Amino acid sequence: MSKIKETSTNFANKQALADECSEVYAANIIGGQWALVICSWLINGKLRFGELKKLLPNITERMLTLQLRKLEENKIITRTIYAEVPPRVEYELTPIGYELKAVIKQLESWGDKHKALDAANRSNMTKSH
Amino acid sequence: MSKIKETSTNFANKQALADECSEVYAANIIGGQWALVICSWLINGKLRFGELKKLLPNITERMLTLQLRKLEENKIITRTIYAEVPPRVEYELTPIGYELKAVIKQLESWGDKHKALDAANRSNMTKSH
DNA sequence: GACATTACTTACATTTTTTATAGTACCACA
DNA sequence: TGTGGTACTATAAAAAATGTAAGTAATGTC
Repeated sequence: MSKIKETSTNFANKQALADECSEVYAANIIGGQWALVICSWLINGKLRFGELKKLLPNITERMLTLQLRKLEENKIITRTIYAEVPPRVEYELTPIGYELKAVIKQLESWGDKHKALDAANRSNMTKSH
Repeated sequence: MSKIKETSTNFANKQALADECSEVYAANIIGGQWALVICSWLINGKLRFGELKKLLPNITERMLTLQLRKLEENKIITRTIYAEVPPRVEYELTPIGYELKAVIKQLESWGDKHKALDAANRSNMTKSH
C-alpha cells in the first residue's frame, strides 16, 4: 500500500521473520489497523463497500480501499464488481479467508481474558489506596 | 514506545476499535514487529536479554528493549534483574502471556495453510505459462 | 588504572502507516 | 443541463514504528 521500499532493513527483517515464522507471516497479513475488523464483519457474509464504510464509522475511504486491496492481494477476500450505475462492489471472504474465523475467535477470547485481568488489576490498585 | 500522541485520530480510532473488538485489542498487544517471535521463544522458557538478541540476529538492541518494555507493560512478560555485574536480566512469560501459546499455534497453522496455498498458486501460474 | 562484559539509553534519521481533503467516472432521472 | 449515488483515486501531510550509531553504568579482573 502506498509503496514500500524493498531495499530497507525493515523490509528485509519482515521478510526474513515471515519466512521462518508462520505466525509472523500470518500476523503480517491480518495486521493492518482495520484488517481484522473487516474480516470479522465479512465472516457474517459478503458486504458492499458502502456497507463496510457504515460499519466502520471512523475509517476513511482511502484506508478502507487500501485495506481491502491488501486483503484481496493476499487472497483473503474476493472483489466482485457489478456493471451497474451507480457502481456496486461486493467483498467476500475466500475459503482461506473464512478460516481466519478460528484465529479471530482465539484472539478474541485471549483478548477478553486479558481485558478482565487488566480490569481486576485496576480495581485492586484502587482498593489498596 | 517513543511517545504517541493521544490527541491524534489514529489514537482515538485504535482505542475505539480495541474497546469494542477484543480481537483488535489482542492484536494491538502482540502486534509489534518482533513481539510475536519474542513470545514464541519465551514459551520454551525464560531467556536473558543477550540470549534473545542472539536468537533474533537482526534486531537492534533498541528495538529489543522497546518490544520487551511494551510486553512488560502489558503484563505479558516479567523482568527480573539480578544485582550482579555485569548485569543479568531475565524475561519470562506471565500466566496470561503463556496463554498466548494457543493463539500463536492457531496463527501458525493458518499461516502454514496460507503459505501452502500461495505456493500452489505460484506453481500453477508457472505451469500455465 | 585500563579493560571487558552486559543490559541498557539517547539522539537522530528513515521508513511505513494512517489521516485529511478534494477530486473523478459513470449514467439514470428530473 | 443538472443532480445524485457509489466506489473509488490523487496528493499531501501527520503520526507511528523501526533503524543507526554512539554512548553509559557498574565492577571484577589484569
